[in-house]
Amino acid sequence: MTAQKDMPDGRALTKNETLVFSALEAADQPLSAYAILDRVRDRGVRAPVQVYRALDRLVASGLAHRLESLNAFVACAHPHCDARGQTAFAICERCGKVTEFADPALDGHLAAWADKADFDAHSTTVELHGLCSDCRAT
Amino acid sequence: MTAQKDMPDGRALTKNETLVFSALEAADQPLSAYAILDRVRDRGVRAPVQVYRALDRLVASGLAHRLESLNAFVACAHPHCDARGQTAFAICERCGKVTEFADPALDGHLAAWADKADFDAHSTTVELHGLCSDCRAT
DNA sequence: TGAATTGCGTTATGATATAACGTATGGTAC
DNA sequence: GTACCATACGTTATATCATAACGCAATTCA
Ligand SMILES: [Zn+2]
Ligand SMILES: [Zn+2]
Ligand SMILES: [Zn+2]
Ligand SMILES: [Zn+2]
Repeated sequence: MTAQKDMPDGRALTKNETLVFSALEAADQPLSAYAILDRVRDRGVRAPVQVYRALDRLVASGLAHRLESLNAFVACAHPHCDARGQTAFAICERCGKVTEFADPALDGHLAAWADKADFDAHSTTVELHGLCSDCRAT
Repeated sequence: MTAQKDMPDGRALTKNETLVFSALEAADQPLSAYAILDRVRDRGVRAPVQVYRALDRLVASGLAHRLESLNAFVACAHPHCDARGQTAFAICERCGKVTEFADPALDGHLAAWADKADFDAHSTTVELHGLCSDCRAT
């Protein structure tokens, strides 16, 4: 009995949102929209646009994140993030594993720069590419 | 008489590299590869792949940068960056203007996180979206 | 009940990026 | 000089990522 997942505003996930989110949760790597589609086709989702619509809502709610440098998506690793992009990602170039992390000091630095430059930041993208701990070792 | 541009290793830009780089320099916004193609077609560049090949080399050398969150490219705003992605970008959602900045403290924080997580970072992407100083005012 | 809202399904298309192949050119070994 | 190599270029085709435009179904609420 998996717990019923809800959006942060309390409403339950729709059918397509549930299918897409489950696919992301089950994956050990980021998935492209089309890779998600492959995994939910047999549950009745036929077209890319249905996946993208579900992803739009999941990302907006913070239940999933888009990795801009991969054009791919991951389930949020935390109870829930908001959608402001305050989390950063470390992406392994070898095994594909993604580590999501929040670093308040980092946010502080970005906020300080924005303040000094009179830039009103709405969202931030921080993505590191490299080798994860496991892959460095080998 | 514009100065002849060179790669950081000293060699001169090739014909296609020059055309693509000039298009980026002339633009006041990031350009997609296809937008670049539109601007160099009349100089003999016919196909997307020619633009992508020139971009690959310009980005690898640090003369241009790829904005992951836009799938677009800009000329480097500095004398020259290396290709390690140590610069960050503030992107205005209203006017499209991009400000490239380097913040050693930011790099320091990312390096510290990577060290702690035993992650070997090869490159970093940092992109802020929001409103530039001019666009906030209006 | 009937209008508004939201999600779904279908078809078609647009936008971004690369594969696979051959040709041209300039440098270097002999 | 010529055989060889490495690098850039050109052409065609194709792969991958994302959205437009339309109508239908279910829910909410006046
Ligand atoms: Zn998250
Ligand atoms: Zn790894
Ligand atoms: Zn730069
Ligand atoms: Zn602006």
